[in-house]
Amino acid sequence: MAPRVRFAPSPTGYLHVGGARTALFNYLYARRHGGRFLLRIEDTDVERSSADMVTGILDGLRWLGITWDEGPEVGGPHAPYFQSERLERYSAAADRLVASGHAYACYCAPERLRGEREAAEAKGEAWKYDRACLALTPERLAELRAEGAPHAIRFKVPEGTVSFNDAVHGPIAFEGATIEDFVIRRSDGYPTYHLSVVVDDAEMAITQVVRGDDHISNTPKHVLLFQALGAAVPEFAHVPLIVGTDKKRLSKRHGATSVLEYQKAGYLPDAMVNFLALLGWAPGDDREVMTREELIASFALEGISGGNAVFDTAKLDWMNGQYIAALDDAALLATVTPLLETAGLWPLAAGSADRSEAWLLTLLGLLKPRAKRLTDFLEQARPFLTDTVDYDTAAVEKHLSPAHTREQLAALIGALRGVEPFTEPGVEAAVRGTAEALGIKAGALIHPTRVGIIGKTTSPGIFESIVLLGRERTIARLEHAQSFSAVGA
RNA sequence: GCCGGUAUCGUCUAGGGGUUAGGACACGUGGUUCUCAGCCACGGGACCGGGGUUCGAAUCCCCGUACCGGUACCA
Repeated sequence: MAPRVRFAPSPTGYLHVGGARTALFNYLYARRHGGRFLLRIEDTDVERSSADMVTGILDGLRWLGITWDEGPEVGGPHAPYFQSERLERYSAAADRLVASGHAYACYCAPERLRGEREAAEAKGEAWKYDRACLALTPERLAELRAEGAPHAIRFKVPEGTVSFNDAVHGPIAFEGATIEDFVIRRSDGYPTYHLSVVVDDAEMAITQVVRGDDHISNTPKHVLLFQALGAAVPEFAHVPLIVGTDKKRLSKRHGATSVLEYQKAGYLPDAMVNFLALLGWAPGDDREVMTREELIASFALEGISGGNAVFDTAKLDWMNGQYIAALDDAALLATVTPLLETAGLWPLAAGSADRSEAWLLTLLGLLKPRAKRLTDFLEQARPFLTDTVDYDTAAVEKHLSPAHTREQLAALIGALRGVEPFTEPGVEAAVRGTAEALGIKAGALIHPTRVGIIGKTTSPGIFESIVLLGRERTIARLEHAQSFSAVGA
């Protein structure tokens, strides 16, 4: 039987990296085994859920290229895929469980229970629902029912051990005695998470539940529910959490947590996918940079490690740099040009017709090995795409202010005027020749030149940069740069 | 407190009764060089602690410890 897995986010927040990785693992598993990957929106908490969050989650998944076979927008045989549209099913299931003796109505006032719980906690004691309503006499029950008294429905947790074999952790067992009779339907008629997730996983014929580690302790409840409902219990795989450098659950405190923020920050979706896949999972050999196809071909739940994983931005940056370096010309142009356009750096103003797309590609090619994130292109391309140069004060102070730079730059300007054609070898010869004539090292001339035309001390190779900028612009900038030089000497 | 999970370089991990405990990121050094990046080479760096089983334990068992998660009419 082809596996059926699902990602079931609650739209109470954006898609964070932890959720994205859980979705990715489900997706990889489905693709690996020719199964189906469903997306189900768990929006039973109407207060905290919102349509915007649903959109954000869908956009996040789409950006990462994690496509779903059934779910919102694509539909499927088990539609609807929004739990808010499936409420009758949960309610009916709760009724069935009451009828079969697996659950019972609870009329206890939530305030009373909360009070007792807090009192017990204050004394450092464990507290569990006392089953007061299970002890109600039939007469009293009939009375309450006749009054239409509000009530929740609780699952009657049986005695004995509940165990399951987790694909990541191996066998896990819980004693029924440690699990309280949990609510499955609230007094307002809405299901709790436990009920809705099990009813849907059963109805949607989910075969593997791959979800966060934080659900391990809910799992015995779910196993019990599947059994009481007469449904097949799926296999479970609890994947460890992604945490910050302080080992705590990832939160805003640690920086960006939404996958869409990573898009904005200049990360490529394939790099993100590759990085996320390796957080808590390894193929078993030394491969790290892997295509989506390789990821799919190698993925196995058993390869997921048991401990939490620290989200290491430095490695993400490296990974992203790998993917940027691998971009071919067409892809480079297609991914970077829109960013330049948004920043108003491209296309150039009317008077700059000498800068073609081929010219831009040359520039991007020079910048490519220097970029870790797409946003790096923006900053580094700026001096080549704008008419005015932003001069770094410290760089000017160090390389342009000395009195002798004025004459050195003057000499270089003169030499550049004579370069024909204005290509790299010619420019290089001019620069080196000028330095020699001045009796200084090439580097001593190159540094002020770089600051003069770029505005700062770092850039691609100086000869490529000069050629890219063109003779006129280079000379104009060098002339302007002379004004920083102290008069005299 | 109770229940559950986890523990290999700073980080992600491979491995696993006998290995020089492997790789990657980060870090350091050197090389290339006009800077930065890149690239290349080299280097430092780990099996949580204590018992046990065994000829031999990082690996298996037990006990601790630490960390994480759960402990709701949230999901």
